[in-house]
Amino acid sequence: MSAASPPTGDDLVRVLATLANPHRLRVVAALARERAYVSGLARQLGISRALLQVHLRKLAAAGLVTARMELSEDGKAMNYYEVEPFVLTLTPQVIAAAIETLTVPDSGEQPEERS
Amino acid sequence: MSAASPPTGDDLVRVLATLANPHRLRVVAALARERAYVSGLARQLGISRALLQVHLRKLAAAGLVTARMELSEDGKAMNYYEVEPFVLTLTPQVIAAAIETLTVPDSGEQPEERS
DNA sequence: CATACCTGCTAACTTCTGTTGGCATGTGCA
DNA sequence: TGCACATGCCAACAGAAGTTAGCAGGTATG
Repeated sequence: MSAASPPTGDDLVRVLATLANPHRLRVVAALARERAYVSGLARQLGISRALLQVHLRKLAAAGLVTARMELSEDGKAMNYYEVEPFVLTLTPQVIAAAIETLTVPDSGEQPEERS
Repeated sequence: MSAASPPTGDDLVRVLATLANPHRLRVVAALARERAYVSGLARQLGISRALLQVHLRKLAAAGLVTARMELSEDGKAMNYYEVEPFVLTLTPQVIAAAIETLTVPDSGEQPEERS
């Protein structure tokens, strides 16, 4: 499900917050080249599994990557991750449009009330 | 200075981190419609000046908005902000490309060393 | 049976970020 | 002179995010 058209404001924030992290960007980049399982990916990126797992979890929560459990030839459980081919275009206008679907208690931002 | 082509990885992270915030998105949205000065914008958004100033500072640091000091008719110093017409397209490939210009001490991510 | 590989979870610490409130400064007008 | 509105900065607290270390479970091989 590519996000060619930016979804709700909340989703936008979530996706941006998710991508705004060096480790997660590296993960996305790595998975963009080739899918991988957590332990292997952790080794490849030089970070701990626990840490990677947290990041993968966030990426998955934002819908940027997906996980698939598989059994290797020797019977080991491998959790393979792969990127979701998303496309997100950011411009002031796009943001302005997304704003209207932002869930935040605000006092003084009513669309029809102007100064 | 529109960022049609994603700059360094560090810049990417900075921009994403900056935009990953409801308040800042609102600010960008507001400025996209019309430029504004801090006090007025704070009133319009329903947040404190101090808070808005912090966010504006971050947005400016990321190059997403610019400030221009002006004098109103009655001699008051008004600091007007306006959006920078940026265009940022995010895809796994774009990210993969940006990764290579990421400043992070990593052990095991040398471009030429593979598994 | 020990070792090596895979998976997952949680508690706890540390660091960063957001947010508030107060203070200082300046101008114009009643 | 006192009020209103503009600017800015800084200290301090609260909460979220990143990170580590340890535990527990699984299968295959020497």
